[in-house]
Amino acid sequence: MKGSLSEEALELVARRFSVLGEPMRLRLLHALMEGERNVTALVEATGGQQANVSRHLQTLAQAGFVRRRRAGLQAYYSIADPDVFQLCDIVCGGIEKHLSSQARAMPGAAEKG
Amino acid sequence: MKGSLSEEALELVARRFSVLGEPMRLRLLHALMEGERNVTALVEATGGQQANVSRHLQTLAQAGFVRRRRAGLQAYYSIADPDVFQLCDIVCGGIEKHLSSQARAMPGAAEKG
DNA sequence: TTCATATATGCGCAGAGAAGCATATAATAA
DNA sequence: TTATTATATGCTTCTCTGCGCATATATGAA
Repeated sequence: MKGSLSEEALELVARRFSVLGEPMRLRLLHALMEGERNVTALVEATGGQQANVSRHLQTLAQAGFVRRRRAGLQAYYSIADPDVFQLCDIVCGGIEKHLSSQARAMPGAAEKG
Repeated sequence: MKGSLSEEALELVARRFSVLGEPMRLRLLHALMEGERNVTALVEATGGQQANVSRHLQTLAQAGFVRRRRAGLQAYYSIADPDVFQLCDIVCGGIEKHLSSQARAMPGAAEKG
């Protein structure tokens, strides 16, 4: 973590963060917290379109966050890297801190759009 | 962490991740690991353009990752949320795991573009 | 083989955001 | 006041990526 950070490593890290930077993908990971699910189940759980869900799942799989298992007609996805939960916990905690400090900075503006 | 995740919360989390999903911003955070720096120093440390660096710093500040302090003509930035180090550590660890599993999956293809 | 179902992918459009350039603002000095 | 330095911001261009639609692929049944 210290010293020089190669450009390549930097882009890998950035890529990994930006994969997590999409609401639909977070929704998919959230749905997968309860366990392995096939695409149809994830479509229902997230309310997304099948094509979209499929593509996001591939993005997550390429980043190594989820894994894929074929079983007959279905493709079952599951969390491959439990670190995502830890990452989300940290970010959620940070949001709470951030929001509360913003609320302190501008009291009464909590219901702003 | 379980149950319903509001759309709003989801977008906040996603936004936070995607702020970290830019190489230049990671470079800035890395430069700030050693301590508070002004914009000029960060421009030199990252090799970016002044306007660009300034904008990225604002993005980081809006997300609450860094804080800004005016001192005369200079603006000094510093890490406001130490969690970013933890986040980067986790992601870096995940990359190592991911890369080594990829290396196992396709041996001899490490030098691919 | 043909048909049905589950999943993946090609394509086009539209929005987001990053970089570069010029310029505006902020703060200090003379 | 003007000049100078440090930082921020318009504005344009360009690339990336998400979505929607249609279609292709894969697996299994008949």
